[in-house]
Amino acid sequence: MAAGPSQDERPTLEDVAAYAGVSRSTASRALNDDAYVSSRSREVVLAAAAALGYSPNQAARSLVTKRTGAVALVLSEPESKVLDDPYFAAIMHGAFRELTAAGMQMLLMFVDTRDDVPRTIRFLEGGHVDGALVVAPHKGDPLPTALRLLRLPVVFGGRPGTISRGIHTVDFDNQGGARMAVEHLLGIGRTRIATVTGPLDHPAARDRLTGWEDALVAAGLRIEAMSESGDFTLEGGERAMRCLLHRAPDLDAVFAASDPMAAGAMRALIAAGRQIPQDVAVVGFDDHPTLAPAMNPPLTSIHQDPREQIGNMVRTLIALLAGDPVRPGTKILPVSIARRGSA
Amino acid sequence: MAAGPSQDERPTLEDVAAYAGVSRSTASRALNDDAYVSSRSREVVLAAAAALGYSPNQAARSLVTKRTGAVALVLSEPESKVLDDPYFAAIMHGAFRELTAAGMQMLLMFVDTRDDVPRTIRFLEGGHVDGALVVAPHKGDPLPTALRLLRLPVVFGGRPGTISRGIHTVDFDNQGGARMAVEHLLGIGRTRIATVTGPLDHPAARDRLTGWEDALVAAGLRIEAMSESGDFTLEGGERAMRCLLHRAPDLDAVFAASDPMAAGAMRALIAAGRQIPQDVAVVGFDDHPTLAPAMNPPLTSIHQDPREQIGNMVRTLIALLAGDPVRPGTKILPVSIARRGSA
DNA sequence: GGGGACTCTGGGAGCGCTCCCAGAATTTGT
DNA sequence: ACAAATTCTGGGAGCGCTCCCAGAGTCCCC
Repeated sequence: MAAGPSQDERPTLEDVAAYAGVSRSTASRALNDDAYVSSRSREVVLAAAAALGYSPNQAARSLVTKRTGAVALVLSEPESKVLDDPYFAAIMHGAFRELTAAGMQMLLMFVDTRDDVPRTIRFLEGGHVDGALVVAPHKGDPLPTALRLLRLPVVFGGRPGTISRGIHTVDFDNQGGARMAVEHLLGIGRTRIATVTGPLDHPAARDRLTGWEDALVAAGLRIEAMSESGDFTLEGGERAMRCLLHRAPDLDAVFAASDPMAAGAMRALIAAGRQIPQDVAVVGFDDHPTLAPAMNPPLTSIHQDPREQIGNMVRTLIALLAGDPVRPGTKILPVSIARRGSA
Repeated sequence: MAAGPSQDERPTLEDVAAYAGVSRSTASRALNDDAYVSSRSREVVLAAAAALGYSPNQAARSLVTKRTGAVALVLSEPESKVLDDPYFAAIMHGAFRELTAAGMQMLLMFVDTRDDVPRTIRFLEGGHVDGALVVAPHKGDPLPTALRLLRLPVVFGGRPGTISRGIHTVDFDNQGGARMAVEHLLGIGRTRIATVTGPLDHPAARDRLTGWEDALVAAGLRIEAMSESGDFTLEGGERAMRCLLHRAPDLDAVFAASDPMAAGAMRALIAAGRQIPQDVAVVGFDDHPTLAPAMNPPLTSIHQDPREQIGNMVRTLIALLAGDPVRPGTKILPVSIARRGSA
């Protein structure tokens, strides 16, 4: 009751080697399809591994390779945001798919408040993961700065508001998207186009405001008193829309920098007796997959593909991990417009 | 240039011990606050660890303890579902919080199609995690059956349609919630209450249908020709509602087994010229945080708290991991009704 | 005061793997 | 034909940690 791969224990490399009649070294080489293994040995080892149901012990492997085979996906946004916005679900899902295809595991971490930062940093520098994907840091988020000090490969999603030199970033063309929204509204004959902005400490919100401004200025139209800040929420959008209606009762279109804010704006417009889109046309941003089509009328919105973003991020990180020299910088992804009934 | 914790490398336990002037064993004991360490040694070791910025090598630790300190969260639902439904985001977030508090890491895995099952099983039995939380398996999902063969502690969220003997499950009171919805509609004087069901291979959808039936039968009201299957989507709900209006034009209320279906139903009702809630009252299920309040009128819906569910699941898993004898079975969590304008 | 308990410590072994190195087997070149 | 390269193999070391064990020190109670 002593020899052989015992019944209850998981077989080790040594067991596989013994079963195959080769040494541990040869078995290891065969399994990692390293150079210098005879095809006969390789075959016999692979057969042994299959017969015993062998799967390598990841802990033992990392101990010597100093690689964990895992990557952290860090979502740095307040809880409410992460929960409501399907963007994050799409990011998680896409990251999982891409990482799995590359044979890596995905560890998920949320950073809701500043209090979570030290713990996250400690974990990240604890050597549990080979690299990190960090999504949506807003201005003043201490995470990017702290991460720069770590010697851990990191790729950011969404331009961090703070320093951005020497870091890898994949972002959407927020400014271009906002311009696209305004140009669409101009195209359907609107000339008094207001905007409900996101919180302006958020780089994306800022860029969307800039895009709106640029397009209106280029068209020679008025921007004064035509913008009001929401906070990316329905209630914020509703409140902002009421302000705008008060300040500019003659407005004939509104660009909301997020879909929930667009929904709030629509509510305020209906309450004020305006018809959508006849009296006031509405365009949102993000193309919220559940919300935008469910609105009445369905919401026209700027569409961005989170999968493309996370795919780019993962590929960049994997290149970094492989030691390929990747030039730091920001990659900007294009957006499109999803036309529905509201504009 | 040889001795001491070298500048670039991460310090090891040996380094900490040397710095503190104790043995590796004592350092280990102090750090794991094990029994039998003098308070002086503990202090000096902790100080050394802090000074050197020591953090233990998880791989080395797992190698000997045969524990990884990580748990897999497995979401077994088709991609579209996971992406649109904030329920899953809440589950992930809640799981992360609870696991972090227990000092564990969370590995996230998605199982979209049957093809993903073997890979998932292989991973789970590969010893990468200490246990698994598996959410929302539907009837015929091969995952639960396959997992039973593994000697890996698993806790399910949402009753799997297949065998449920000997497994740990935490579910919501779907039947009770549906009953609650119907009773609310009865309470506001409705008597011809239709339902739009989810796909009936889904245990939750089935339970919600049963609850609706029970409540109507108990009230002595008609159920014939008053139910129609959607598929948990907006379009399905819209189509089902049109059928119901055709079959039972005199209906005065509808209970939809999900919020997107409720949104679809509302669209069909408005298209048919019915006023909500005057002509037809609408109740949804899930209390979708973005969708329900954004509807016009805002949607009354059955509320369930995903955090409570995942919290229960994590606590059960941790007890299992600790070797506490937990009786297998299903824990049913209560739901409530969120009253808004639609009913 | 002496024996039996506790409290604390350090060294050794070993978890399962990969890498290095020396040597055996095989091929190639002249 | 023999030397030199090349292919392949097995053993040893060691990654950083925890656990076991033996032993030293300390306390207490009869």
